[in-house]
Amino acid sequence: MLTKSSTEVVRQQNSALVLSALRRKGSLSHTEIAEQTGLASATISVITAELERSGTIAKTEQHVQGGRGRPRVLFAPRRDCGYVIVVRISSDIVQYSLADYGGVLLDRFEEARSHDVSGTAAFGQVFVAALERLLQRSRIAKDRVLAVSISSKGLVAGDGARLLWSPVFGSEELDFAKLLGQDWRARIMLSNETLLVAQALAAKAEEKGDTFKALAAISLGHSIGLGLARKGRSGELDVFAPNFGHMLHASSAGLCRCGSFGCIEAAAGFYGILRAAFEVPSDTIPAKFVPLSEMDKIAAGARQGQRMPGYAFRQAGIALGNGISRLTSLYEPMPIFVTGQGTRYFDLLQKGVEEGLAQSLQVRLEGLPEITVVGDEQRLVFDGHLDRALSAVDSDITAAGHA
Amino acid sequence: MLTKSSTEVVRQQNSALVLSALRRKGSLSHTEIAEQTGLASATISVITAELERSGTIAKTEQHVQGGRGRPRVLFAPRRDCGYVIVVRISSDIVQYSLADYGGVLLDRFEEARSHDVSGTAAFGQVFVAALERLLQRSRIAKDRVLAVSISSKGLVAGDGARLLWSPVFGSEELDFAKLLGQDWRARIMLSNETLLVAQALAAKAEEKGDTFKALAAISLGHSIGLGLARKGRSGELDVFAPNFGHMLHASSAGLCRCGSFGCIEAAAGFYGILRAAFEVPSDTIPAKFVPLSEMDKIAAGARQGQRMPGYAFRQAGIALGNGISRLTSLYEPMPIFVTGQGTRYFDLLQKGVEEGLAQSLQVRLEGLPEITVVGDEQRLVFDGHLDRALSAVDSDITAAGHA
DNA sequence: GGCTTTTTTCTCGACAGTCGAGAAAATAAA
DNA sequence: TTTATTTTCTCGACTGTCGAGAAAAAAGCC
Repeated sequence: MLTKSSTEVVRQQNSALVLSALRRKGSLSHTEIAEQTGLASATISVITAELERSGTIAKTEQHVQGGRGRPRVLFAPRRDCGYVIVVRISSDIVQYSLADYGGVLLDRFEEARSHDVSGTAAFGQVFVAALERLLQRSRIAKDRVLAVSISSKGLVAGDGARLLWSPVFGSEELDFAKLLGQDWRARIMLSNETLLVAQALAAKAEEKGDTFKALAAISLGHSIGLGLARKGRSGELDVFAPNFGHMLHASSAGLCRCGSFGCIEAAAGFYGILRAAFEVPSDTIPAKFVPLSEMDKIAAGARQGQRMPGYAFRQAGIALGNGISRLTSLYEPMPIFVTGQGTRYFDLLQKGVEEGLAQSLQVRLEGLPEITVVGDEQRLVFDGHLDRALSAVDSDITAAGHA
Repeated sequence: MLTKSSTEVVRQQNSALVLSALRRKGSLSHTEIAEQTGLASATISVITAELERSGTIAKTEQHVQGGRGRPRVLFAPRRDCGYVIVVRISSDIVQYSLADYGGVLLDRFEEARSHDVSGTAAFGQVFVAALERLLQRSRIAKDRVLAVSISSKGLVAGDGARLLWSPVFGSEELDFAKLLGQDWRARIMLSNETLLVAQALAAKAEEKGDTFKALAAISLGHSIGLGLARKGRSGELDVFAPNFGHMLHASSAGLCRCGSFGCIEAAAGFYGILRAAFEVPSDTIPAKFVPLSEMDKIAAGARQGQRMPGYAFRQAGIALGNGISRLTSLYEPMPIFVTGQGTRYFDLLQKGVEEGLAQSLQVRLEGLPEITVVGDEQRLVFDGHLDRALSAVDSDITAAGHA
């Protein structure tokens, strides 16, 4: 069902437009905003005045200009308009970061995840305490935090902030919205890690002016993650993380640590490669953790032409290739970006990937998708966090309007 | 990138809202429109006046009412506002239908597809001639046709009206927009057949007030089709047909008639079941056509407990189940509706389907998706055609506005 | 039949939003 | 100090939605 529209919606949309332009470019003058948004000058005046009054943006004093005529005055988001907390949960550490509304990192610390204290309840307490500490260190009141953006590997519920399955907690559900409860008025967001990579890549592509309809990020490591960014009909970006690592590949891939048989991860995750390389029976319960040095050894063997290591990487590549072919079958052909620790073995995977891709009609008709390896996954994840959290905050602000 | 909004967009959106309400319910009074759309009475007056002036809707004379007070006057789409042509291309027959703007069928004829005259060029001529004939029979001018909606099984380009691959023409591309060229001002639409089933089912669900986020239609027959209907964030319906039948299942499924190995269709399409039942080597070139009576025999054998026929249906079910599990992994859990001639064997497929589904983590976490068999596929396809074509026409009308 | 009641539709003025044009502001160049 | 140039701001026009009440049209009542 369509929904009714009104002048208020128009204002909201155009305010959001101005704010997002300002966020992308950092700071813009009145005329630049008009250029960017396509809105009339008069409209810009009204909207900037309102955003300024509500304390969301401010005129900056710097009048950098050479030409003659009245100097441009720049608008920029007010950095002290609010704050954002970013939490990256990985298998061994949890990283807490505090950034301001301008996206500037203010503080950061990490805590090792003690593996003996397991269970979601215990983690919940540690988590809440860490957030409090982060605020105290910078002397920021809790209600000035506009969003808390959390990421983990695993399966995240599409709607709220519930972690359904993760390598860290298994299928013990963890509801962050409930965890922070009434105490925080901030918007609580939980995202799959690779979703954030896709978000960051999409944002960069838009910034560069690259046009794309869809894009996928695949993270290779102990587990396999997928993030998808697609543009809707009206050009708005939809970023989400369907279940890829635990999508069924082939039952021959063996037992996965999620308990199912034949997941992509069971063939292409580190433990899957390890298992295949050492010819361990494929129904063996997978290793909890594979040190990178171990993987490097297998890779070295494969590069020297040893049979089983080579075979293991090739099988992993085929699993990925098949998975990508299914992805492009069910969505559409799109460029693929590969990140994560596993990319250091991409030379070994590549042939298998292409082999796995070539089997499908889609690929035969449309050609191989473009696959690019991108480094610095952690940076991309953090950028994605900020992009996602701040756009959410922006839309909260424009939705609230003058209420 | 967001796009700028204005009062014109508001009007367009609200006009579309009124028109779609009118289309759904057939005819509504002023007050009923206000109820349905949530718009103010005054707004309804303005919008209906404009649509009436442009000849899109009209007041009907019938004042069916018992109560007292001023009688309601009903608005309805003007049936003679324009016409829509629907073409269903199937492997043996092409059906041409003419309907008016009210969705009422005016004329219909079918032409057998002569299998000796193959090739897209020849078909193109026959096709164009048939359209002309359809118009002549009802004495309707070509420029009064607002949309031509064509359906075929196979792979359709997401953008235009290009048939990329079909069981009928193979990978010889067929561009209907180009075929009809400048002669027709109508909007040319090409859809996968199963997409239209999904469209019709989604429309029916909306009508019934059922709430759903997504829904899939799967058509079983000689080939396997998929249609997906999903609601976007703002509640608008997106219906599309990703490649499912030729998505990779497992290379053990054997040679598919598309030329690839291991497509779902190669296991679950009629020819795949036939091949498995008769233990034909799986790299045999598939049968072009399998009579239903032949399938019935195999099914009878399976129901009597014969080994290979039972095995064939079970393998087909597993292929479907695996495919559906991959679909719900990469999208989200959603109800599945099964149509097509193959549904008469669904009892034989079901166990395999459930087995194929149960292998995946997604299903273990969220449970088996609801699978419903629905009959009368042809009717659903036609309903989907009308729904899709007429909504497209409606949005063309509201977009044109008072230009 | 004429008046009242009831229900629906239409109309008017208020309000919100965008836009184009031109006024006002602010600086560099002459 | 004046002029030219560029940017920002302001005003009136236009379009759109909304609420309230007027007008219309039929049924009920006397």
